Amino acid sequence: MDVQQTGRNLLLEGVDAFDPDLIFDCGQCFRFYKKEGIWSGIAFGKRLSVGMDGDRIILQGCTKSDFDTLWKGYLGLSEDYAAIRRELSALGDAHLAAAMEAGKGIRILRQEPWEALCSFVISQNNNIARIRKLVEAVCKACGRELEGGDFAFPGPDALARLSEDDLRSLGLGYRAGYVSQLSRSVADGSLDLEAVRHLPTAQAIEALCRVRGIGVKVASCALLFGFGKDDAFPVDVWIRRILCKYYPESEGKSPNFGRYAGLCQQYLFYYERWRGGKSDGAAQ
DNA sequence: CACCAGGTCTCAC
DNA sequence: GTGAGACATGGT
Repeated sequence: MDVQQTGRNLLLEGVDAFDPDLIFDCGQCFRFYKKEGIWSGIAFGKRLSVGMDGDRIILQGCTKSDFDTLWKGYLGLSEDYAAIRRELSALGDAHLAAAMEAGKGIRILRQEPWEALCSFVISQNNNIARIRKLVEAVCKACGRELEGGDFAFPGPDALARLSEDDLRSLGLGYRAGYVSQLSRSVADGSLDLEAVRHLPTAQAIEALCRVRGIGVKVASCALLFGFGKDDAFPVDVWIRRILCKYYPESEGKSPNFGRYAGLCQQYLFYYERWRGGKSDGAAQ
């Protein structure tokens, strides 16, 4: 990958298989929006805008140093996806191979653990459009204000200062209690996310599931998208359907996709929805 | 105006 | 251990 600075922008050349439309609109993050062909959103308390010019990636308003320390990892550009795809090809799974080809440009974002965990608690039994709104409402309510009227995702301590009723009035509904309790557990140290990060995936899921409102699916999403647990394999209604349809021999259990199971999950999920011709238009 | 949303909890069988 | 219902709310 070749990185060059041009004014306020960073130009990345020689990156294979990177498609912002697939990356930001496949339900792994909730704070990026597409406007005039450019995906823009907030993470790490900073705004990032991602556009493409042919197969070059344009990062707007991004310094070289922020790229090196934050965005390179965030965007999945520290991983060798070509090598990963080769490894997945070696599984000899024809359906996965087709899904992988269709969703080639997908990357797993490496989001911040707390934000991912909290966001996926909010996501349960909710649609993407509303999840986005609720996350923004939470940020506005107690996130640090940034330049340009943006708000950072609030830390657990800031969220813990709100009452459950405050959260309910933001529209969180019955999830208000979950978010409130979760925030307090993390703020007071009884749930140590850094410790969770060091656990093997199965144990990390167990640890997170002790919190009320966090089940296996939410825990798996948080671990995959926020804790760098590439082998986490979130099973939702879509994946359940896919497993029954294409992997009947595994009888409802997850096939062994190995250490990159989470990426497989994203390929399979995207492929099924894309083929079903169902796009939820969340990208506006 | 119903029905649903990338679930989770609870309480029966 | 498996399986319905309830749960808050707003999008479509």
